[in-house]
Amino acid sequence: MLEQRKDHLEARARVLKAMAHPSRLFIIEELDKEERCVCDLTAMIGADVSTVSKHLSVLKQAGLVLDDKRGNQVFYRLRVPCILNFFGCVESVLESRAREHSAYLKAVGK
Amino acid sequence: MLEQRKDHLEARARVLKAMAHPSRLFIIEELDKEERCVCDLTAMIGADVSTVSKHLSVLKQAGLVLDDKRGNQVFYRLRVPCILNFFGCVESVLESRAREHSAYLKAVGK
DNA sequence: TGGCTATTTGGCTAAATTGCCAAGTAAATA
DNA sequence: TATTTACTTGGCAATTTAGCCAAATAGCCA
Repeated sequence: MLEQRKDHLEARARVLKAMAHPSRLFIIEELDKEERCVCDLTAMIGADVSTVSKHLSVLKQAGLVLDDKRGNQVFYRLRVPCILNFFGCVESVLESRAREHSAYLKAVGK
Repeated sequence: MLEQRKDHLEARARVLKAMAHPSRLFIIEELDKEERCVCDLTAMIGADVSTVSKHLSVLKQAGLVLDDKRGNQVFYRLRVPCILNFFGCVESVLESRAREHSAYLKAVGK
């Protein structure tokens, strides 16, 4: 595999990896609606603040969100607005699986 | 967070996680061009066959690929054709980061 | 049948991830 | 200044992941 292609694949993989966690997907969906401070997100997710803060730093590190400190709160927002359209395909994977699974159940007679 | 929403986020996260590895992204790109047997992919990636086989089983488990045994070879293909368009957004994240980084370097005078 | 070739699986170790608590920093307010 | 609120960071234990080798399975062919 060419070195350049490898670098590119690694860059893409890092972005996907940053998104590949339920709480981080939740954050992305919420930030798509409006910017939020850490405290809001923490309340919605229901985990420790430190945990949410670390999730946010993963997203920031990957270039998915931007932060903005105002007073003693830190507000996060999406850096790239397209992220949610992005999920059309993930959905079709899930639907394809669901269809196949129910066809299977039918075939087995359940 | 509602239980149903949580389940949905977990399902999406599983798909993304399966994609979030350079070798697996490589496999997805190659399978988008044409179906391939494990031996082809192994030669292209340059890792142990067992490693490639495990990557393929991750993709299969996530519902991203289908396998088809013919003779003593197993051919894999994408289950969902949209996966590559899917990357438009990942690219824009990467480009956004690159732009910002070079603006930073310019500001610092490098 | 015996020996190839292709693939998967088990087992192991090293490394990364997750989540909590505790401690530290920074801004607002009493 | 002392306290409170908001957030980040360090550190730890439990879990998961990645990659290799070795062994097992399955299909082909001499």
